[in-house]
Parts: sequence; structure tokens; C-alpha cells
Amino acid sequence: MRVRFAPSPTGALHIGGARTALYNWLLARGGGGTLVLRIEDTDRERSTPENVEQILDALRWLGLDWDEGPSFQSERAGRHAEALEQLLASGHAYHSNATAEDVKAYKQLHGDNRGFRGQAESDGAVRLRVPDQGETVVADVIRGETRFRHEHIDDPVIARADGSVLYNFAVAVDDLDAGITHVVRGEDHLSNTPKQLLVFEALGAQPPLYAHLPLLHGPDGRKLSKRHGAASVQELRAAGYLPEAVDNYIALLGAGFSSDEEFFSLGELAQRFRLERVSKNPAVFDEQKLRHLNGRHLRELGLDELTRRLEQFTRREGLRGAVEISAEKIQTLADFWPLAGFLFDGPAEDEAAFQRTICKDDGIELLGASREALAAAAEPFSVPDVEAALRGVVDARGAKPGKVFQPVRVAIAGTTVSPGIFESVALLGRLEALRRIDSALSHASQICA
RNA sequence: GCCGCUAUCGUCUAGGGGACUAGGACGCCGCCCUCUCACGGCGGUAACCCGGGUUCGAAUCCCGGUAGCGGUACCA
Repeated sequence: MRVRFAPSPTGALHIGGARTALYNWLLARGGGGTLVLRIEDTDRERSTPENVEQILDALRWLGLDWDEGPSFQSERAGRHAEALEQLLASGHAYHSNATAEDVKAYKQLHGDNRGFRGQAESDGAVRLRVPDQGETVVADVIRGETRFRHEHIDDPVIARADGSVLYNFAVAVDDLDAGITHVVRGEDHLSNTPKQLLVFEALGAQPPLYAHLPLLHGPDGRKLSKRHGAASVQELRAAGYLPEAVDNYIALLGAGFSSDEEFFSLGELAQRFRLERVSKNPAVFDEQKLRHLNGRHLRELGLDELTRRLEQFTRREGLRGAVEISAEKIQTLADFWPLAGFLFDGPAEDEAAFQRTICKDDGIELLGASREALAAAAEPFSVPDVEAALRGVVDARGAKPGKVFQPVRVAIAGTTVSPGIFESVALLGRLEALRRIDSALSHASQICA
């Protein structure tokens, strides 16, 4: 089995493209196949080296490697010209100067479902000659047979007047030469497939098998774009998602893996992936579910690896202790710093939280009591020591735990949300914890009414 | 307009004529756990697009409608 991923470098790798790449990779890795990477850059205006690098970078980040390539369609002009000559010589293609207006006029005359047929001329663009009789059947692995009657298909332009070839021709020649056995791509190519099949036939070659994947839509049911949500792999990465989770999630979009389990590694996905089982209907990208999966993958990483990734993501060091007490509370890498940053950068400033906890009821008094308890807490001031000290305050005062702990939390973190209070205080250390509480106490004496 | 594709909870899906009182996951709601937020556990909410057939029996098969999407470039 030889499969290919053939993006056109007209922008960042979109999540739909990422899924196409992933499915091809899964196919190759799951069954000892070969994955060929080809850059379809025949659109000279929109293809840039920066875009190519961006796509390669996204692929690597996702953990999708390839066996051959990247090759560039633009570098195969010689071979394309040769194949074009072959079709011209055999009468399967002809020169024509017919314009879009000519095509329109033809349809006005013959009916708007009648495919355009041109007259052979001595120069001009090159059109493929589509037979009037019969039909071309696309035997799609996912969709079954789709029939296209030849009389409905226009003679497609396959090369410009300057000899440069167009997509539907180049793609067929390239797939043929690369020995591709399975073409797996988005459903937007389904209507183009009969034209490509006709090129194979004209060349006297055996076409590959095709599988057209359902498209991915945004939350509003419309085509996914930059307007709604993170649509590119780079954006997902910047938003703190793990490649493991993105792979897992996009694999799930459109593939019926299993009805009772949805948490998979790349390897497991490769083992389970079945092209025939891919769904036929378009799917909506749901960031909520990605977040959920990301949280699971995050915890699956283990503390060492998670720390490594968080240090890379935040560009900070010495995060291990903070990661340890925050791991179960975050779903993305981006969630970490807002939750645990106070451990390094000092308490956040949240006056509302301060008012709500420390200024309210006997918050100041309880905070003072906690301060004394922590000052007297046993060495080594580890989590159990801190817990014993603070629970001692709860017991002595007969207060509800939250009434004691929340003021301490606000004093050291600045906010009402943080990792466990005992863990946080122990990690800060006695000196720093007392310093922050003292500072909160003096602040309270000034602002609490 | 024309040529195609698709149609199960809000979302992703399971379902291949009787096992469907339609299963799972995310979300949402409630409860438990609990120092906040999470994690985890338990329970709940919620769907077969519509209309005709075929059949003893249809979410499943066929036809039509409707809707969504794609293609319709000398783009890919």
C-alpha cells in the first residue's frame, strides 16, 4: 500500500488537512504501507516557501512522519509536458481557445447540464476530450459507487496556453508515477475524481483506489475557518493543546473506532483504524471535547514529561513542584500559569476576592490565627505539617474549614482559586507563606471597612 | 442553474430488518467526595429530518421531498 498526503501550501495546515494527513499516516503505519508527501504548488501565486515550512512543521509537531518526499509538483514540469504530449498525440486532448463565455454560450444552446465540447485548434489551452457516451464510476472505499455521466462533464482544461499544467491533470500523473495505491483526501475532491480517472484512462494506466473523507465544519455548521475557533494546527498548539490530544481528537472526527472507548495513543489509533469504517457525514469541530481529551492526555504524560512540556510552553524553569500540585486541575498547558503562577510571581491582585474572604466576617482574625499556627508548625513544614497546623485552627475555633482556608488562599495566591491550600503553603515554604500573610494582614487593616 | 455527496441526542458517534424502552463519549443539570477549582464516582436531560412505499416487522432497504455541504476556474 502506498498512500500520499498532498497539501497545497496556500496557508497554515488546517485541522481538516491535519486529519487527512493523520488518516493517511494511520493507514501507512497500521499496515506496513508507505506514506509519500507531495507539495502541490502548481498555483504559483499562492505557494510560498514559508507556507511549505509551516505545513512541515505542523506535521512534525503532530508526530506524523513520512517515508518519501517532500516532492514538489512544480519540479515535475518536464514529466507533465511529456504526458501532455502523449495525450495530444493520441487524440485524447486538444488545443482550444474557448473562453468561459464560450462555455456558457455552449450550455445555453445545448442545455445547462450538457458538458462543454470544444473544437480542436492549432494553439491555445489544452482540454481533455471527454467521451459523450458512457459514464465514469468512482468506486469510493467510504461511499461506494458514485456515477458521473460523461455527457454532463465539461472537457476540462488540463494545461494553460503556456504549457503549464493544471491540478486535475498533474495530480493524476503524479499519483500514477508515484505508484499510489490509495488516494485518501477530502470530499471536496469527489467531483474532480472522474476527470482524474479520465486522465488515467487516456494515459492507459490503472488508477488507484479512492476514499473521500467527510469535511470538517465549524461550531456554526459552516465551513471551518479562522473566524471561528482555533482552526489551524499552530493555533491549537499555541492554545496549549498536546499533539497527542489533537491526534486523538481529529482521528475521532469521522471515524467510528469503538463505541465504548475514545482515549487512544497514535499507535493504538494506527492499529484500530479502518478506512471502510470512516463516517460519510461531515463533522463539527468541538473544542470542548478536545479540552477534555487534552486533560486526559496531559495526566497520562506523567509528572516528568508534563513538567518538561510546561517549562517549554511557559519558558520558565523549576516548575516541577508546582506541576505536581496542579496537574489534576488543568486541561491545557495554557491553564497552568493562571493557576500556579502566584507561586513564582507573588499573589495576584484581586480586590474583590480580598473583600469577599478576608474582609468578610472574622476573616482577618482567622487569618491571624492561621499565621500563628503556621509560624508554630512542625518541621519540615511538609504538607502534613501544614495541614495539621491549619486544621488545628479549624478545630480550636470551631469554624467551617472554608472560613479558615479561603483567607489563607487569598493571602498567598491573591485569588480564590488555586491548587490545594496545604500543598501550596508547603511549597512556598514557611518564610514566604508568613511574609505573604503578614502583607495581606497589613493590607487588610487599611482597606477593610 | 447544473453535477454530486450527506442526513441518529446541542456536538462526535454506535447501530448492517426483530437483541432499541435507540448504546457510549463531550457538554449541560443534580448528588457524592471536598479547603477553592478541578479530578474521580453516581444519577439525570437529550436524537432516528419529513412523506410515501417494501416487509409480519424498518433508525436500518427503496422512492420522493426538504435541508446542509461540496464541485461547477486557463485555483488546489
